[in-house]
Amino acid sequence: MTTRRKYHHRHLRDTLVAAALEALPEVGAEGLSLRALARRAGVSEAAPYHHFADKDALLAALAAECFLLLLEALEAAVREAGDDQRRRFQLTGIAYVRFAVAHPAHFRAMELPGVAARMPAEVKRKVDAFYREEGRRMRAAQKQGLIAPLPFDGLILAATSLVHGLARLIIDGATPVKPGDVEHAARVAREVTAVFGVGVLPRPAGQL
Amino acid sequence: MTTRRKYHHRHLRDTLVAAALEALPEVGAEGLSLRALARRAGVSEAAPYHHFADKDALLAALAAECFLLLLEALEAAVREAGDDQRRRFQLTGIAYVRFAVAHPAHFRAMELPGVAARMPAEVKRKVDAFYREEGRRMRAAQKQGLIAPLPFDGLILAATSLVHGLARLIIDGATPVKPGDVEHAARVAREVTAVFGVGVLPRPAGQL
DNA sequence: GGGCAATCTTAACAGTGTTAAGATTGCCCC
DNA sequence: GGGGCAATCTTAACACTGTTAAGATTGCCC
Repeated sequence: MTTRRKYHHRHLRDTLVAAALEALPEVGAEGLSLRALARRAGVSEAAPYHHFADKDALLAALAAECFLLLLEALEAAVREAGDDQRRRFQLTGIAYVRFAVAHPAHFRAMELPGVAARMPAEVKRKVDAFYREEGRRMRAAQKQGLIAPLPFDGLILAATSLVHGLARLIIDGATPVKPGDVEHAARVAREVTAVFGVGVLPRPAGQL
Repeated sequence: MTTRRKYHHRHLRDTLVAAALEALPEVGAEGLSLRALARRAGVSEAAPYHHFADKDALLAALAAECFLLLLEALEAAVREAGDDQRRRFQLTGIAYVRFAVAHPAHFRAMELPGVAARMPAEVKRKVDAFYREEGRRMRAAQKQGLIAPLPFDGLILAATSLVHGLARLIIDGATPVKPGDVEHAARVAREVTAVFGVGVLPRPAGQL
């Protein structure tokens, strides 16, 4: 039985988000229920409505938390990668896939309908800051000739699409990678990003 | 009021799937309800259970229909593209993105949890046949030197990931493309697939 | 035509999101 | 410190959902 201490919980909002984050891997993003979360938090089943307008608001808060976790994973990858911008770029992509395969429910929570739209300003700021900094580095590398002189936005969008799509395909089982096999997924991600590096059109022999 | 003719409907199964296909763009994949579909079909709210074990089974049948629609779009693209395998490859990718942006609810219905697993054998066969034929052509083109001599599976997986991820990102609004703007999406898809063609690593000047 | 099995309906249960009304409590201000 | 206000939480209810069991209706085959 969930212990119900005082009439006023005082930290219900955070507790609910924490409960959602905890229950997420167990029941999946679509299996979350406001009432169940309230029970888990030791509170009446209608209590959440004093902190969230509706279920989607709670899901948005949950998704924000997931975005932060993903961002941490990417930042860790970037730190480990060092200053070689090519390596940095590839390892970020691999880390993206790793996160998705290691935490598929978290990943799915971020693509629930209408969740990306109402991302909290603070989270959006952090995410944007990361993208801006990495974008800056990529542009510099491009100027140095380390990256092909392609339209920048298209280049970034292509890279983002690649790892996002790969993550989705692996999670959905449209790939030989078994669910949860992070290391295998990482190897596949390395190969796929390498293909993206050299391109599908043939290069003259012996060149890169 | 929905007209309820006879006690036995006789084509309920197909009617339900058709109703789902029809309601899909209006209410979205997550907004579908078995009871609402039964009402729409002019039948009692428990009738669907004599044709589908549970809601997921209906959703799987719906997803199968969506796979066929997507497949038709890809086949049309392939026919229009002709025999230039590079063009064929790129246009297939663009058609994939077009379909997703034009029918986002259909696209989402295909990635509902646990739906890809129970795809009907006949649909799976058709999809596999398409992939096999296109794979064969790609291998031949690669042997001719029209496609880079990369590990084949990685190459295909990368291309699939690219267009799937791009479609997802556009639908989710993570892109300048406005929802439903198919032509804009197609232009973006052309650019992104072009990036994939030449690769992110620089090539010597004047070469392709 | 009789009987059987498929098909559909009615009725009910448990669970959900959501809202309205009232109880409880922290907290600010006099 | 005490009074009152507003935030917080509870209880109760409504409408909806997926799902199941029991019975009614009908097509169909022998």
